[in-house]
Amino acid sequence: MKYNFNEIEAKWQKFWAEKQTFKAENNSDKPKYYVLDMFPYPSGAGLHVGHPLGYIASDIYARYKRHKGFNVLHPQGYDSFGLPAEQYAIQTGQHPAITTEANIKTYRRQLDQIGFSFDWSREVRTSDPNYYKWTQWIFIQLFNSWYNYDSNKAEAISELIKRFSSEGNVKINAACDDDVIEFSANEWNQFSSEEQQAKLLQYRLTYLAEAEVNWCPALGTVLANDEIVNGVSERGGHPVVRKKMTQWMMRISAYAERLLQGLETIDWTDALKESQRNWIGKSVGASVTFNVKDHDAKIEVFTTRPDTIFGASFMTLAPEHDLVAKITTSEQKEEVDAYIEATAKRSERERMADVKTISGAFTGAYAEHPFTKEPIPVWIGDYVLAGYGTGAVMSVPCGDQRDYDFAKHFNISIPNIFEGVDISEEAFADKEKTVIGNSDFLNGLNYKKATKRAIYELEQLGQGEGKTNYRLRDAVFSRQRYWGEPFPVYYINGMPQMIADEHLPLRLPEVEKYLPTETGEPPLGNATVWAWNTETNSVVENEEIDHKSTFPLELNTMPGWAGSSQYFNRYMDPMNDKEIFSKDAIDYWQQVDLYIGGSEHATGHLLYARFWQKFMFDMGLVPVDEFAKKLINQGMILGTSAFVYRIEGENKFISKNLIENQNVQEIHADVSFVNASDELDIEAFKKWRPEYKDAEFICENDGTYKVKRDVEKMSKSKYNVVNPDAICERYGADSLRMYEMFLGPLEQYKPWNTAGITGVHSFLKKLWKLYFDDNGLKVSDVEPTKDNLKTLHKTIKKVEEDIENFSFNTSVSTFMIAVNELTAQKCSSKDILEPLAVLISPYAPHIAEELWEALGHNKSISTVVFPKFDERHLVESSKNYPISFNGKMRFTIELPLDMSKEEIEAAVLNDEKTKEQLQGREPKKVIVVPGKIVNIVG
RNA sequence: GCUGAAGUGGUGGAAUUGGUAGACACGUUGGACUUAAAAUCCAAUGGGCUGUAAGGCCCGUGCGGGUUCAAGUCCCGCCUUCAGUACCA
Repeated sequence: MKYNFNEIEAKWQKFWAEKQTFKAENNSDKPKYYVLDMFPYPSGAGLHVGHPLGYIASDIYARYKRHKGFNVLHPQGYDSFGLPAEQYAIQTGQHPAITTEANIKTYRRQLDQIGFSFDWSREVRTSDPNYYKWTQWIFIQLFNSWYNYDSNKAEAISELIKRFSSEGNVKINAACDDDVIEFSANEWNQFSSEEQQAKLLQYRLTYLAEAEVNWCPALGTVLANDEIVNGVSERGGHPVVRKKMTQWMMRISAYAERLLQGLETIDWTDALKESQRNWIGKSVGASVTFNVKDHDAKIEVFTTRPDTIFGASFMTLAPEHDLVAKITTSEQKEEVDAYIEATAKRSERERMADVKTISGAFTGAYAEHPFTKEPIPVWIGDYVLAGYGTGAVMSVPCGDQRDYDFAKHFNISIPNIFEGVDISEEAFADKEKTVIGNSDFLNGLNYKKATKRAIYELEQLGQGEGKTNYRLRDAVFSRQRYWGEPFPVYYINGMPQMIADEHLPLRLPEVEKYLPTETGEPPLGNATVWAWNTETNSVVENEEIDHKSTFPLELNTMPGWAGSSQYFNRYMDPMNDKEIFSKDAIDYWQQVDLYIGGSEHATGHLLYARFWQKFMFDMGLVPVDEFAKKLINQGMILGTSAFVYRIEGENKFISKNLIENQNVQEIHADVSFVNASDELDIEAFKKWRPEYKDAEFICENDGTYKVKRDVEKMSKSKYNVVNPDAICERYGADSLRMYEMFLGPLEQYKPWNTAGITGVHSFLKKLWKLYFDDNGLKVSDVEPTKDNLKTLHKTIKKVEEDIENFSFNTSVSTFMIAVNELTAQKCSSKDILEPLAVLISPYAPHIAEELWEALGHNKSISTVVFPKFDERHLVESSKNYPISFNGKMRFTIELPLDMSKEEIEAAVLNDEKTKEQLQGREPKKVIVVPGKIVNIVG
């Protein structure tokens, strides 16, 4: 019997689908385990071999956990809102829902073909109104909440209103806008409804703000910081400019400290935690207020080094700082204005790229040192960023290299306030070695003590306090797009109102054009009617708008990360249309036990999702405040691109090794035209594009045209994409699965090389031959031999360890060794081959099912208990001890296992081989490392 | 610059966590089968030296030191690559 993988795989995929083999129940006597993949965006290009890597790993783990007796939740869905479908709609007029649906079909077919054990009955799609209803619902909950720093959690806005009307806002310790104005209870009660709403907006966890945002004119939308790479948009590479717009914001900064602390409690990689820490950017220090001489203005700065305050010899404000215009003297006005204009002209990108040029201008104003009362000149400089801290710094040139460079450049004095440190060449910034001098009451103190004392003294003066600053900014939540979740928001007199829960979802309207309107409004402005009737509680259906009860709806939509910030919980109870999920479901599944996905989401999705989870924890909706206990970042499978060389200006291509000093242009050739020896199929290449039809080829001496190979990201535009469909067709899904694991460690980036797949493919054929010969099944009831048992148990041990450690690559090797050994042992024992099929089933589930069925079982192998490792089968009666002389390995001798150290020593010295080596010399010392090695020192 | 990860044959990568480096696979070479190809099977395959042969010896895990009977693995100092991040006060 032949290993007919195409037939076998189709058969079992059908079986699993029909029998719903992998459907998870929300209650079970078994312990639960939740394995999650980052759900894909269904792009038009379909899957390439790089995409399923993480899914295969998680599938192996999920299947393994089922074998280990767990009730496993392993769902899959689609992050189906997104820009590409919308871009396509703009170009073709095709509704994004239609292209999305078609793409999902392709994805599903491709995923099914690989044999994943997903519970498809729980599928979610972010663009499905039954799903985004709950995304909108969470938005409303955020709107109805504020963050109380005293209780350190989100609380209902109704409580805040109560407190405002009884005590005003003075005592409220909340996460709120910077420009909140104090009011009393009396004042609050006298505010108009609109005024009250405006005040409340400054406290809500999602709020409207006039924010400076990253505007991408080409895409017609706002981008988040993590959607911009090197000053251009991540998608499409279009330029991005700063622009002020009214936007919905998420007050994620309220959770900065908890997001930071929470990292300690979760099993994520250090690299990923580190990048979240950097993103949150906590710095501990002090805020210090400097009075401006002969002026009533005060300059507030943030510093991490209050201990160096006596070293401050000037101050620097960001050119955009509000005080600049107020304090600049008339003599300096011209210079300052010129400088501000010059910096404003420079783009953000230029400013970042050009960090070496020192520039600035003196305002003519002087601040007063809080302790010495000495005048300190106030400068402006573009090395101070308006967006961080207060946009102003106290410059301590002896302790900060940037201040030092600035001072040197403008000839400002550099007082030394460190004991025993030379600052003639550069600033001294080593906190640990700091001893303060020339600093009045701080003299002789180290960094820690001086910092504490300085803050204390500043507090006494009322000119400062200890403060912690975070880099994490509130996230812009509005996108000027069509293909996203509509906000459940309408406006009365410019004030946002939430649509009541029971009227959700607010569905996306039909529009004629997917571009922004001519008046510059988002695409939803193109809907014939987009307004809310507060009497019927529905979207207005005809154009006759009654202005008493109909109100304009929000035109923006939500960003891509909205839908992905709650999907992992929704999988627990995806059909529920009464609640986001039932309490029973969330209490049972708790949180994701294992999450596998790419590291590119480190500061986007993975941070926002943690934020929403913490918020939902505060609301009492979820039992744990971290959504994923363990997270693994799978690496990327890269493509091996092929390049041909065209001679500049001619339609002639020259082979790789023949190029000498000619000017050539590298052109991507489709990798399917190139064989394993890097030779180009010239005819196929000529047919590829009309312009190559008559091209000439200058070949090597052997008549072949050689291409250059290079490893790059797999992408359609690089013509290096390998399609999993073709691999499954030719080698089968089990080969694909095993090969992807075999390529290397899961976390690593590695190039795809189709040639290597024959290794695992022939392994599967060998495995098959262990069970079948030309006459059919050859498995029998014979007693297994000692060797058979040893091979089996060695394999059980290794494979189990490998899966627990996520080193799937090495267990593929282990299987290969096992099959080779069993083949050599001519093993046909059922007692060996039955457990072997179970061992391999997480990796190659189709062939395992087929073998299992052939062995006479009528149930799926997927829930059969994982074979138990029995150490007795590995124990031997004797052991080879390596013997070394002076650390150099010489030979081994065989000794019984149960000898003591002394007995081993005696036995080694009596051994013939040892005597031969010693040649009559007396050994100085014999070292026995139990179970490992014997060393003789001569 | 900072943070994180990593440097092992022609290639992808193993190495029981300090114990005979290079498992397993690809590729290459030779052979068997075949009219031929594919498929399959067998053998060799880190470098160098030596022996008619079985074999023996030396060098080898980015570089330089160190600890140890013993180092790919631990310590110190460098170099290189990849990724993230950056005038963050």
